[in-house]
Amino acid sequence: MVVTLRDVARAAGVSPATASRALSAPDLVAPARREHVQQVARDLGYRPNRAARELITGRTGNLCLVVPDLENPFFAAVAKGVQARARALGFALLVADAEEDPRLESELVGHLGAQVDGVILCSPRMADAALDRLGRDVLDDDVPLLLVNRLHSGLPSVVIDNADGVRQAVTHLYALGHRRIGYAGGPVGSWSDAQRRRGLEHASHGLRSVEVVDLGHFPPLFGGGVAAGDLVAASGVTAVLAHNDLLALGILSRLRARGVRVPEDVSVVGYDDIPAATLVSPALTTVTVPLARLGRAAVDLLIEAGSVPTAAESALAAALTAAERTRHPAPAITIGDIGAGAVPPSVLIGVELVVRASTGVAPAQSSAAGG
Amino acid sequence: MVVTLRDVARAAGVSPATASRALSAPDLVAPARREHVQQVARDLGYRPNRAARELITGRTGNLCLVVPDLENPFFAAVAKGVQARARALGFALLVADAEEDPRLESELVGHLGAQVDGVILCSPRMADAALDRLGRDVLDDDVPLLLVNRLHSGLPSVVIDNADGVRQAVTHLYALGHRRIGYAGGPVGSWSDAQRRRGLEHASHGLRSVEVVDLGHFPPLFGGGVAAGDLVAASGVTAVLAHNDLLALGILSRLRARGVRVPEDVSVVGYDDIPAATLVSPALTTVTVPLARLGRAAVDLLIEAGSVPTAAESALAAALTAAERTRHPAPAITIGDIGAGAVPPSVLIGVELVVRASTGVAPAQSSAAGG
DNA sequence: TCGATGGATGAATGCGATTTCAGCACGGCC
DNA sequence: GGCCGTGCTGAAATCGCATTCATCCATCGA
Repeated sequence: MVVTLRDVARAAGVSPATASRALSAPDLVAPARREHVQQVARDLGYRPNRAARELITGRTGNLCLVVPDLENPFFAAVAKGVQARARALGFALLVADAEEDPRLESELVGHLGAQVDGVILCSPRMADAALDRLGRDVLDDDVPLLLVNRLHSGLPSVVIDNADGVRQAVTHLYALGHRRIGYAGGPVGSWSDAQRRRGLEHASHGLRSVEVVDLGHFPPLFGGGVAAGDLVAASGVTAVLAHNDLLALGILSRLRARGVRVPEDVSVVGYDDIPAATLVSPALTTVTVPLARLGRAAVDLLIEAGSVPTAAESALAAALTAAERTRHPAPAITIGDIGAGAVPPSVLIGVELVVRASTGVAPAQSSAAGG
Repeated sequence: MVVTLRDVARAAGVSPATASRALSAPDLVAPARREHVQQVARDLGYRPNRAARELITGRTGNLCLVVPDLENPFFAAVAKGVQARARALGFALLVADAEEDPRLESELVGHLGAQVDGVILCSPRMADAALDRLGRDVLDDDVPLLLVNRLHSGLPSVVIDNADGVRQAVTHLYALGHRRIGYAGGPVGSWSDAQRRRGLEHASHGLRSVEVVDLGHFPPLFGGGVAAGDLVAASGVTAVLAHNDLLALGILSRLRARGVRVPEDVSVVGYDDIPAATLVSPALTTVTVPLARLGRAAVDLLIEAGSVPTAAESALAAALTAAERTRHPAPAITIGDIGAGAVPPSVLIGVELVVRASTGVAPAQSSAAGG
């Protein structure tokens, strides 16, 4: 029923060894014979058995992506980029949703890591110690692990320039006259949140008489913005920077519900620039992150860092790769050591503030500014 | 370095055969010895080699999901449901993004189908003929193919009750006094669009003096709604039903930009109930589709229809399955033949209209209603 | 007490591809 | 002319596991 390499060999009148070589190491076989075998293979509709190949070569041709929540537009966008690049390079992609659960993350990496050539772990919620363990014990040594949106000593990673993002946002608000600026943070323990807080502090130090009000930690979801919105109203800030867009949208919604006008009374800035940011009114001023590029860069770096041989066995895959590379040339990214003692190569993805309608000049006099 | 079954066998003082049985056919080996082998395997950190197992059993433990666009919240939600159920049943999930390209769809199913135990094809854009070919030529006979959101003779499928959805929507609008109702359709050739048109026609026949105005076909994206919005304004309808929420949101946005008030001047109804539907103002009245359930049902039916033995080899997977089943009991769905000559089992997922702020009573007198 | 029965075990085989290793033919070089 | 390298090819081993088949031993029934 199913045609195997032996069948091809027999039909072509050569040994299985030669047939194998003709297909996967063409220069080892005489041109005429090679062509013939390839033709026969095509005619017979031969499809190499991946399991058999994997058994002996040890490579699966699969990559794996673990995200906290597939439905979150941030991760969906990253996943799309990762998937596209993986396919272009001849890899299939296993996708797993960790449901925001640190333990499930480890478990998934452990399970899936055993059957792939590389793992991309996006925005891991797990603690540093768990991350250490992953690299050391859980994964085979020849399965590279790459982090997205998190920096960890000893692991290659692709991160966005959080500090610069908040700097741009705060500078923008400062220029609009805001002096008391709230920060609605992400979950406790979130690495990117810590990054942004640090960037925020640093940026505000550079600006005269700017006060940053920490509104606390919130789930980075629309629902989290409701609680945050009330705190915004109560805190007397004239502007708020949210950990991400979903949170910002929730704040927007809550403020409107309470009769607080945006941007007349309060300005709101998000982070990520998810599609929904432009769907609301007022459209959200936010820090745009090239998420698809992030995903593509992750795959590229994973392949490179892990020196995973691309499974570009088929001419198709090769062609796709070329096309993909052309359409998406190497992004303008910084490569190198970006702190935290990261020895393996890391890529820093630049971000950009997009000003929309949710930010405006600060109200004339903030009552909370003190008499 | 890596511990194999032989190692376990040697360490436990049994033959590889017994070790194999102790782990994957426990009742064939004496209790004491079984326990011992299992303990040794645990101690040694034995992880069965999937490739070897696959090579001999022919099963991969992987399923595959192909969607037109991972970033589309509709498909993201389905993917999440599929992934969750697949994992609960012990399967890993390969996800592929077909980029709305019918040819790429076929290609992906062909490529990935060779390395999975079953394929779920969601909202295929390809023609019926291509779908036929998939089932016949492209896939191995033992790799079941299941459709989501599309019905096709000879293939099992999970579909949503499109006709009932539009019926509910139209009835709602009728009750609000609307008589001229526009329909902003999905892409040409979209199966679900055809379904909804049919349901629309049928529903409107049952309502006195209702006129349905076909506004044409649009890309089911926010951008498509801009063009559609202008047509809504020009057509003199007092209400519009959009093919999906993204389109509806685009219409909403365009109408606002043109100074048309929603719902005072025009009512808008979406379809799918994506998260963004509640983020906008006015919040979108829409037909809510239980997308995660849709995904779970797809996996269940695929396993069942293809009689794919669940890879619930580990106790963990089994436990997860039980837990998952408990948390998500069998949905209230209709199983059976639902037309189009579908012989394999198909599941029909019920939908429900959720009324929010984008629909209201029809304006007193529509000028387009004629003298 | 002996043969039949059946449960538990081990040796051997095969899944389908890759990859040594050895062999063969040919050509160049001394 | 003989020797050696070079270029191709085929036989066979291998990857790790499941499974068939044969064996063995204990137990039961007569």
